[in-house]
Amino acid sequence: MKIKVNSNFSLIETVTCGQIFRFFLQEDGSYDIILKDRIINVSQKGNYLTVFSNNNKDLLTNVTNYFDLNNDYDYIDNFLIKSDKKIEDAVIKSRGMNLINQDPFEVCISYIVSANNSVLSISKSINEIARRWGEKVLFDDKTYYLFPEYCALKDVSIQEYKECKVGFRDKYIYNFVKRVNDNQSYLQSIYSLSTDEALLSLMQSPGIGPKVASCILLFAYQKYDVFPVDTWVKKIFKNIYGIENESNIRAFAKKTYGKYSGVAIQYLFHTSRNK
DNA sequence: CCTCAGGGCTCTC
DNA sequence: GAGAGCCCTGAG
Repeated sequence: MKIKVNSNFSLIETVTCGQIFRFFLQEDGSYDIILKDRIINVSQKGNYLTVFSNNNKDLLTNVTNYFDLNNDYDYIDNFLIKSDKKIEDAVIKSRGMNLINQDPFEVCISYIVSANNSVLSISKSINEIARRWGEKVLFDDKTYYLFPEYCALKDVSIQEYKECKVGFRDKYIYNFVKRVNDNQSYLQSIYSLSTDEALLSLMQSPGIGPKVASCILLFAYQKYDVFPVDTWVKKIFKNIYGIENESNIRAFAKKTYGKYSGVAIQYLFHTSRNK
């Protein structure tokens, strides 16, 4: 299937900028990506994406939503540049990088695993969790595993998570899975909360602090006003703006980038990381 | 063979 | 609000 995209959209930037952990570069330059309920193979030529999948049900809707193709990034980019001259460079360098809309449960577990952890380790752990408890899918002669639904993890023990090399985060995952299974509308209920309410609610789970909660809201719940502050962000703000502590960074971001703080931070982060 | 930090969080003081 | 400890992995 072919999908027309905005001329600025960049598949490579969007896939590789660090927001998703389960994508696989193919020899022809296309990507196999694991979505909630299917595998897609996707490549870009000019203004068109070519997409293959093992599951063609509502494929256009799913892919459009996943890559956030209906959002007006030209508007957001202009908004940010107008708000802050110093971000213009980052906006231009990141142009085409959309925020991917991922499945909330997978994002929650992935970012609990991400705390004080490297991208490679995170990917390995998530892939192992999927291999053990997710649905097996054969796609183009390759074997992939969907990320398991929370109910599939209901009886998994702390020890079994440990075997997935998640280290001290084993009990955090166990606890979160229990929370979600005990209250099956919990993940859905986050959508209707304000950003601050959602942050507080998520942070009630051990292992979810401000950074992890922010990432969850940004990557799974389309709350673009959240602002993850981690060690990288601190370095960036020290270098570009001379702003040092976290509360000063937050105040500046809120005042300057407003409801698009989360997009701004992705751009700044991405640009700095590529250096 | 080490040693160390990595896109944090919890617990304690 | 500052600091130690956490657990695994790859880089040096």
